[in-house]
Amino acid sequence: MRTERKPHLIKKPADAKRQSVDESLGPGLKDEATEVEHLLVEPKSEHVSVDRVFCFGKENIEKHLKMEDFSCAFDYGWKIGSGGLDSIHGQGGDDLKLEVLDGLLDEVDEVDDIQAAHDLSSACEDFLLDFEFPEKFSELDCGPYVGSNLRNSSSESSNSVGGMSESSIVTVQESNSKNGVLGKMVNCDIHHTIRSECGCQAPVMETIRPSKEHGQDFVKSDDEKPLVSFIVSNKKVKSSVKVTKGGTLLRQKRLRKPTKRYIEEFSRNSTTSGKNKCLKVRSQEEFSQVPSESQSRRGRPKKIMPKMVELPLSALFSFLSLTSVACEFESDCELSAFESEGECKRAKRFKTACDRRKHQRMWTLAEVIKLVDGIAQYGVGRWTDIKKLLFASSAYRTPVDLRDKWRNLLRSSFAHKHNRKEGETNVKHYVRPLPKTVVCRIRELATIHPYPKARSPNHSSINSDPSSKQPTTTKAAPINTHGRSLRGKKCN
DNA sequence: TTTAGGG
DNA sequence: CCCTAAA
Repeated sequence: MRTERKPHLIKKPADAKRQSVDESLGPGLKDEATEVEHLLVEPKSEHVSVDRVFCFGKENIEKHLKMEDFSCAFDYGWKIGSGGLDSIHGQGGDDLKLEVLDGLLDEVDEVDDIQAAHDLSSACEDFLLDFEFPEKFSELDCGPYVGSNLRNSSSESSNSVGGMSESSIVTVQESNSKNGVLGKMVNCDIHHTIRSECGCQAPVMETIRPSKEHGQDFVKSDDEKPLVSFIVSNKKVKSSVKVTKGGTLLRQKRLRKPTKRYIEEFSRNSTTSGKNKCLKVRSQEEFSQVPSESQSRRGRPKKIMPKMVELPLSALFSFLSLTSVACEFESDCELSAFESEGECKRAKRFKTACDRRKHQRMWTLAEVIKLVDGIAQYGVGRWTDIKKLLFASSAYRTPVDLRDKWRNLLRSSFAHKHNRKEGETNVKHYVRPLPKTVVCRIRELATIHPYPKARSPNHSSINSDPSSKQPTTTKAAPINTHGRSLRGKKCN
């Protein structure tokens, strides 16, 4: 029933533009207006109706809107309050305002959830087309200032990537409104509303919901995306955007929302199932997690980046490195190095191909010491235990990595000893020479826990006393260790 | 699945 | 760091 009436309801405000929906509507419209409000005030229970009222058809919007892009800030919905409709209608018509909506729709379209919007678009088309924003609002942009404010003002998302947070509130203050009647402020709140329609997964639609508290608020909800919380001061926004007379919104810099691929990366890293829902619930925890170690093997330490670029590798490899780095930058910050999704996808393919080999992650001295301690504690060969107990926080260090590192440590350690015997002429060839204390510890452990193959060049201690290792190896099973040693010898 | 060894 | 074989 409500779904039927919505279209009518929506047209009323459209006809009554430049009037306050709350107060200025004609008597005949008032009842319906109140009903609209009622419906809108309870988005959760009535969200279907609300959607039908305020959803935008992408096609329709595109006809009238020219905004190429929309900042990520509005990707997740928006709401205009405190003079919303009034201020919007009170100002001269300006299609620029609609560009904001267009941006929203564009982004939503990327989420592939716009299908239902077409069905409902006709209902609100008139309203939307007549919908006018105040000039000030036309200058709204989510450029770098928005991004910065987003991060700064988001109290709980200081560590979130790109300022993503669950609070999902965008507030745009318009303090310089010309018609001081109503438009003192324009608040854009992003609300995260979970909707369903016809019992199936709800298509993502834009919901504009006037609320009573602050005049009229426009709320756009998005199911699929995490929401953004930030406050944009009008001044900052103005300075970051150029508005031409023709109504073209030029942005000096633009922020991109997390791309699909970005989201997919999260989903892949996340152990939980149900991508979509998890994405919604997923908050800055996971987003903040990504840049660090959740990328596990995919992650390449930033300190290596310049090195990779500088390396005189083949052009292909350089390109791969750059693209890979770029993709990772996309994760770290929202500034994407790619102009288009396709470009990013291409880079992704290269990256995956490049990922065949684990990106080298330099071992820090602390890690080496930790490894040595673990070996001293658990014995050689118990790499899994060492990994679990000492490198639990280092997702990028696998037991095999530990073993390889230990092997290399033994090699370098004895090579070092060898070089020192020869006169230390090649000391400079060691990029990062281990501290003597560590080297000594490695040698001690090498004698205590002989590592078959690695010790072969140092033939002195291989067969010296395999039994001596057992007493010192507290937790390592003697038989096991012995077996490995024998096996290693067998292979030789 | 973990470990050892080779590449 | 990757791959494979062995246990």
